[in-house]
Amino acid sequence: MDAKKRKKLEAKGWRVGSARDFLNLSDEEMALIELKISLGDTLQSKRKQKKMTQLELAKFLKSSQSRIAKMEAGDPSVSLDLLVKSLFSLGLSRRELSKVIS
Amino acid sequence: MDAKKRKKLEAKGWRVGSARDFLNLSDEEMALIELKISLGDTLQSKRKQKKMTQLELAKFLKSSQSRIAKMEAGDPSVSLDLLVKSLFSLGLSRRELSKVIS
DNA sequence: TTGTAATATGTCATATCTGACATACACTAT
DNA sequence: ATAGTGTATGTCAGATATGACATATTACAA
Repeated sequence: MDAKKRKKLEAKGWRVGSARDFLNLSDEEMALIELKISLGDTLQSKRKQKKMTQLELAKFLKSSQSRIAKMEAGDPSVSLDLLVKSLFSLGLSRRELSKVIS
Repeated sequence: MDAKKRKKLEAKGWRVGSARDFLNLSDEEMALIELKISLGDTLQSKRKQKKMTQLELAKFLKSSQSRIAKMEAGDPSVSLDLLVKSLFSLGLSRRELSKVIS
């Protein structure tokens, strides 16, 4: 996780669950957020590997450029479902997904 | 995946995405569904391992018995987010999650 | 500089998921 | 049988995620 991502994490959005205070997240909330960030990073590298722009990927996935950007940035508004479905659509196998997670 | 789960899959709900026809699912839709079923199975075995009822688990997770049942059954209305968050709350590590997925 | 392509950010109506509830079903034990 | 306990299923109002759009920011040419 690079500095930019970390900053986003700290900055806004992710004040989830019952703990209202700044960065006062439970372990499982933290784990879920970090998981999403990993998947977002993977999505980005897969996209670049295929030399696609966010707009092109958006059309391919029948989504929108802004949502791709949010996925890659680890935005709190994106679901695991969308991330995983997108990775599968890009051809990631279940085993590869598992490697990303571990 | 046992027969009951498979039946549920075929029976109702999962007619997702652009393909309207019965069981006419794309590869990535299929992969996502099977992933959710695996996670649901894992949730159930973890719960039983802890000798909890669905109601007890529901209270622990601040959810409801019916939603636990749906998670374990692979109901199309449950998100990956909820499944993964629940598994993390039950103490599953990221590495263990990765093993379940692979 | 100016232009322009790529990416980031904010907002919103609609779609989907959520906990809660009611109720049905399955299985024991009495 | 019937009472009790656990699980499944259906529904719904409220909560959250979605694609779409507008606009901002960045990066890099000409």
